[in-house]
Amino acid sequence: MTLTEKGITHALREKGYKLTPARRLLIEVIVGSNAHLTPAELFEKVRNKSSGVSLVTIYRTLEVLSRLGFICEVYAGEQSRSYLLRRPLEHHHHLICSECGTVLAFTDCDLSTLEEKLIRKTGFRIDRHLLEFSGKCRTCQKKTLA
Amino acid sequence: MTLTEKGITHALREKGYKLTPARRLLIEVIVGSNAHLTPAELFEKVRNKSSGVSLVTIYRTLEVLSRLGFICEVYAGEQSRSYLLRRPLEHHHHLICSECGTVLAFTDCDLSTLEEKLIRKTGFRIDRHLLEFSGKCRTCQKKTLA
DNA sequence: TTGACTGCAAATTGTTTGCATCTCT
DNA sequence: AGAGATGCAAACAATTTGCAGTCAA
Repeated sequence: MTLTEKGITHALREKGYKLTPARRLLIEVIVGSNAHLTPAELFEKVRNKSSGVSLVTIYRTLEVLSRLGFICEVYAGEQSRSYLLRRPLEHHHHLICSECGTVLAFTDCDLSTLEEKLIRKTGFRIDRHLLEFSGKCRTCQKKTLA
Repeated sequence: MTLTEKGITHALREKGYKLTPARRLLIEVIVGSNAHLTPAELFEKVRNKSSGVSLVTIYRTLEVLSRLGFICEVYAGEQSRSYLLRRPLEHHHHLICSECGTVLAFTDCDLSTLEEKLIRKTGFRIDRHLLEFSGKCRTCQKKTLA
């Protein structure tokens, strides 16, 4: 299954969800952006395409997309959650530009050595980890200089 | 400066903040807990000691303590922020028990290799990273078995 | 046709602010 | 005395829910 508009809409239908205009639009926006966006921002962008969608539906659709694993949450210490297309689908982490919000994903987060050391030292059973880097992307670095 | 009750209250005064009963109580609670607690939970615990403190004051005091670097925020993908004594004061990361909320800190998060690789690959300038592990502490693992 | 989806309005929850009063220093 | 701290009530902001009408399958 690919994370294109078609791929997601198809998978949605397969799982028994209905494909409504509102959902189409939201998926279109999410697939078309490489930054993480808050529900309010997504709402705004969907509105620009068609005015007949409510913020409530954005929330409800995000819940569905999130449950199905198509999108993931970005933490970044913000006041509101923000979401992003889950690309790639596997376990991965984010590198976030604090200026434009662009997110790059990376998969090779070799934490196993550290993890083993922690387990040995603390007796914890480790289930998950959260790793994010933030800084400035190439483009935004140039902008600041100009 | 140590992160004991005395150390913090002393430092507070040095910085020109007043030492009020409400602040004393909150500091007492934070120093006395090794779990991360939300403002509401802290309020609750402070209330148990003395009923004359409002939630607003908890928020305002947390802001001060946070600004001075005595406490740090835990993410853990929750709905509300939660706070914890900053122990140690240096750059560190958290290992969080998802059951009882206990937090252990560790400092040796050697991410430099990974960081360099990412910089090289993406051209990002990396400013910060967020790293948290979560799982079950030794005590809670035992409890589940029992 | 029908259950899932939607919009609206209203309820909740978490956090912040204005203001009069009080209290550390 | 006076700046800073507090409580209360009210404002805000983000998210969720109840409900009746609508629409994709």
